Amino acid sequence: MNLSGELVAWYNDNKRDLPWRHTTDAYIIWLSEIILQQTRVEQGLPYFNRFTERYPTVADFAAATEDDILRLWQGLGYYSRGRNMLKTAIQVQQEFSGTFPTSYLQLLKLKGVGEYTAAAISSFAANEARAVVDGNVYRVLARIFCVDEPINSPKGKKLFQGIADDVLDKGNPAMHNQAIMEFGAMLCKPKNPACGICPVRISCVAFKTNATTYLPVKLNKVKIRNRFFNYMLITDGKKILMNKRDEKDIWANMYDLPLIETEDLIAPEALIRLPQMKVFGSDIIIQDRSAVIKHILTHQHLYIQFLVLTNFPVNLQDSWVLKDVADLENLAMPQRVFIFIKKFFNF
DNA sequence: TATCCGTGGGT
DNA sequence: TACCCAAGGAT
Repeated sequence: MNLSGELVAWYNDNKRDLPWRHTTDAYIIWLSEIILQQTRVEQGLPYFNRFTERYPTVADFAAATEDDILRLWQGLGYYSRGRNMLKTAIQVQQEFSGTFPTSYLQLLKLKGVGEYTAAAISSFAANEARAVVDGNVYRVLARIFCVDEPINSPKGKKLFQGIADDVLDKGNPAMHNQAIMEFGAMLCKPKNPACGICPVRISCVAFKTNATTYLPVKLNKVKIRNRFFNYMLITDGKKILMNKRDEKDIWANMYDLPLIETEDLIAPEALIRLPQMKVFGSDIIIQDRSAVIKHILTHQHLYIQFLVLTNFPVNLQDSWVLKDVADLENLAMPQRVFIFIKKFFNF
């Protein structure tokens, strides 16, 4: 049996029962693929269920607001995925007459759909012969063929796409693609792969040469920036002062609290004497404070502290907005801010 | 082309 | 603890 046949046979015996594997509806598959980008199945699954229930069709999705989508997306991270989905849903209404496209080339025109996602949707929904290359596929192919070209270099990407195209069973692309990804996720894992029960270890060059640990090769560690967020919680119990973030920074278009960012960790007593604090009025009183929380993002380490102030600001900033405490659950917030506010108001 | 974009689980 | 990395894509 060839490689694809071995992987598909393994898949049929070992696959997980996942809801998006029971449909060829391109819209539903698209929903699952975007949610699963850079996301574990266990983390994405409840979001998939919520989105399909709330928005059963792409027309329903297109009728939503960005605030709605971000609120439902809250906690999943990489929020531009959610914002791009709304753009795509509207695009499907306008450019594709409401019918979700299933061809690779059409799918590539959609916001948030790149080569991987276009290959996935076109193969799963229409059995188009396009080979997916995701993190799993890089790892599986790098090991079986013992390829040490870095997977995140332009040369490496082309090389692996070529290998994936060669390995693809053109007569069975949907099953093949599912199989190779599931195989990578469940058996050929990054750490401690289950080589002992691997059906293709006989032909796996990395296994033969004891090189699985070193593959795949990846270059360029990300540089990390430290940032210090000092949030002000100001409320009378019924209303609370919130901040709508802009489009340029992290957590674009989501709600957080009035924020003073500093160059370093700063004690609350020193913080309230900073000139930037004047917007909160004079004679600022700190009613309560949180510990400093470290929140880790891909390229940033955030050190976050919350101060509860009793003062009510005289000059409202443009981005500030007064919200009903009772309505807070409907606002999309970064997870760490949401947790603090939820605990503060005990909802 | 390098950098940016979240969150949570595993080791 | 610190690091890896997970069904990537946009700029």
